[in-house]
Amino acid sequence: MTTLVTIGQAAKQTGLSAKMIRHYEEAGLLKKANRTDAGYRLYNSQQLQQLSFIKQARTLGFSIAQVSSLLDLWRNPQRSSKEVKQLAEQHLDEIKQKVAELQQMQKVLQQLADSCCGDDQPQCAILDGLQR
Amino acid sequence: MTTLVTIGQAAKQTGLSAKMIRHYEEAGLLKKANRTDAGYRLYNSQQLQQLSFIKQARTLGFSIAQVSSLLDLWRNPQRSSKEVKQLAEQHLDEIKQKVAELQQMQKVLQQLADSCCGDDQPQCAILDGLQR
DNA sequence: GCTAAAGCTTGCCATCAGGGTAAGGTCAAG
DNA sequence: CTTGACCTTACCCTGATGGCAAGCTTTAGC
Repeated sequence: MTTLVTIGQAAKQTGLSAKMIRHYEEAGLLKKANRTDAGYRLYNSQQLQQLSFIKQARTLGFSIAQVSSLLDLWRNPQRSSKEVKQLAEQHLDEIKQKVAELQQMQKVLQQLADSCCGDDQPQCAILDGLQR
Repeated sequence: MTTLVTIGQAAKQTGLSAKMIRHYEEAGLLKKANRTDAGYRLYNSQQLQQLSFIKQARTLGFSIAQVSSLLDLWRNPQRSSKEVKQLAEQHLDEIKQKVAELQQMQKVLQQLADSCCGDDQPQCAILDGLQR
C-alpha cells in the first residue's frame, strides 16, 4: 500500500517547487507521473526519492543534463562507479574553474576598491581603472 | 576631425561583438549612434572609449544595470568617488558570496569523489551520498 | 448543500547576456 | 557589373527558474 501524494506535498517533502517538478518531468528526468481522474499528478515514495536525488544533485550544482546522466547511472544496476566518478570530477573541474575566474575578478576589483579613497571628490581610481 | 568607424571596427577595437554593441545601445547604456545615409552606425573615439569602459566593467563581472550606473557616474563630473566605491563593494560582496557557495559545493563534491573508489563495481559513494 | 479557499492544471511571458540565423540593403575591389 | 564583405532588423535559442492568468477540483466551514 504505497502512499501517494500530490505535487504540492511532493514539493514540500523534497524542497523543490511544484513548478520545478513539472519542469523536470517535461525535461525527461522523470517518467510522466500517474494522474488522478481529475488530472492531478500523484507521486509514490520511490518517485519522491528520485525527486530528492535531483534536489541534492542540483544543490551541488550539477546541470539538468548532468543530473539526467546521474539518474540514469543511479537507476542502472550495471553501472560502474568509475562512470559516476568521472561525471563528478568533470563537474568538479567546472566548479574549480568558475571559482578561479571569480577570484580573479575579486582580486582586481579589490585592488581597485582599495585604491579608491571613497570620499566626496569626483576623482576615482575605480573609474580610472575601468577606463584604462 | 574625428575619425569615425563602423560597428565592425568598433567591435574589433573594443573586444566586444557587434551584436553586443547594438544590444547595449538598445539597453540604453549608450546614446543612439549616428548613422550614415545608408543607416550604418558610426562611432567616434569618445564612443569607442565608452565601449571599452563597458567591456572592462563586464569583464569584472558587473551586470548591465551596474555598468549603466557606473557609466552615469563616469560621465558625471559632480559624482563622488564614495558612490563609485559603494557600487564596487556591493559587487565585490556578490562575488565573494558566489565564491563561497561554489567552494561549499566543491568541498562536498570533493569529499564524495574522494570516497568513491571509481572502479568497475556498481557500488558508488557518490550516488549513495546524493540519495542521502 | 452551498460557498469560499486552497490546490491543481496548462500556457505564456520574463529573466540575463548574449549567440545564431535569415532576409535584405550597401559598399569596395576586381 | 559582379562578388564578397559588411551592415541592417527581426526573430528564435540558451538554462533554470519565477510569475501570472484562466479555469477546474477538492476540501473545509457553515
